[in-house]
Amino acid sequence: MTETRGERKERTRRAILDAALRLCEDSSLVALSLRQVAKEVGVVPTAFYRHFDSIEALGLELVDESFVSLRAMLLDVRRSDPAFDDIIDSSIGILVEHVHQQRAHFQFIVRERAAGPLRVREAINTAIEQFEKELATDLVRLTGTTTWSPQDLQILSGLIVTAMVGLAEAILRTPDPGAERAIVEGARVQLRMVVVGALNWRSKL
Amino acid sequence: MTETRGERKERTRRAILDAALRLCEDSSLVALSLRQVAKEVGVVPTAFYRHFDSIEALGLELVDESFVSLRAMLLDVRRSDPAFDDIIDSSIGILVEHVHQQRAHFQFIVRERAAGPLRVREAINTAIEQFEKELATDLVRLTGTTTWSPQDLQILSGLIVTAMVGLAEAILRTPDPGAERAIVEGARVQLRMVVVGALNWRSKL
DNA sequence: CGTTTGAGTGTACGTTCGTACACTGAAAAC
DNA sequence: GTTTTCAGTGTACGAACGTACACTCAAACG
Repeated sequence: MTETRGERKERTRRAILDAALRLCEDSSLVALSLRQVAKEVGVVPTAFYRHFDSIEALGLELVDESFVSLRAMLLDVRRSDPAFDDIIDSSIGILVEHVHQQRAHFQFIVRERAAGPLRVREAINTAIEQFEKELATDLVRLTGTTTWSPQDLQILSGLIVTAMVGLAEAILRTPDPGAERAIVEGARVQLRMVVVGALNWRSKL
Repeated sequence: MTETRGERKERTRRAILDAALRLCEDSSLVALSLRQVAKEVGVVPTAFYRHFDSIEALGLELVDESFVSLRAMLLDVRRSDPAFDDIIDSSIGILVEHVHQQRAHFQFIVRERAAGPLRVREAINTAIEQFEKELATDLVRLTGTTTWSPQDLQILSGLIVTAMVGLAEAILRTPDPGAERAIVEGARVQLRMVVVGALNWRSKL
């Protein structure tokens, strides 16, 4: 049992982050108290300050952490890169899988994006915008289209991200696996509709 | 100064609803205390119970109220019903106008849908589903399409609603009018892309 | 006109909150 | 081996919380 000082601190820090993520699962960061977190971790309230200045600061950390998950997902999507016409199915499959595996993180992002402390909301929306931009470049790489204006690509990317965030939200609020399957199937169709629209689109240049 | 007993009660009730809507504008229902509301109204805390059993019950009332606004918007959209090809522009224009006029209501719905008390979240999502169904019947009336399966219509409707909710969210978080104009323009393009996709869609029957 | 009703008051309670302050004790630094 | 550092402790505080209970007093009622 040799544990360095830094290791022990890191362990407590992790415990605080995990406890916070768990505790705000059925409310929100703005309704989460420092004392609840401390009690859940099994530590005295004032010890919280050794790790974070405030609940909001803790929230920003959770945002970063959550988007590391998301970035891992995007890597999975890019890595798959299979035949052209079932890229929709595989991408949605990967998203669904990640939502289940990182359920707490996704729920956190979706909830705090709308209801969190100002800084947290801003951080989340900035990250999502970044996502949209990355997807836009992926789209041009994927389709090699030259008839699309950069603006339209960005707009299409936004539409897709919105639909996928909507899918994640729907999954998170649907406990029944059967109903979830229907929702996922619907999202697949939605994406195909969007793709049909995109294929028949001509940007005004 | 003749004010019946019921009128006075209704006035206080309204004051409570308005105060709650105002107070949770930068947090959430789950972080709103009965005492804050009472203080804002200028009434003693226990008086709250004369009107609502709990903050959650008050929230359900606010949901109903907000969706009355939304329904009025849908009526506006249906009433316009102009030439076929700028129905997108007019609908989005109406949405944008309503978001500004009923800013607090829209903000409330968007926030509490993700972060409110369970019952409130359920009420909001049920209402939005209802919305999707109504839009689906409007779509069939509008296009007279017979080559679409009911499921695909519902799915398309869901996509449009998701995009419009996304637009409302984006407007609500964008203070700068110039940036807002760009966002609205993007939403118009998104909707047109979706329509292009829909026009080229054939349901599998 | 006397009685009832009920919106709003006022006090009082136990709990939880954030945070200030002085502390301990083992790992880290010297 | 002595000193320093610092994650975590323990106590203590004023403020805010939900809610119980007894109340007032004007409108509504019979």
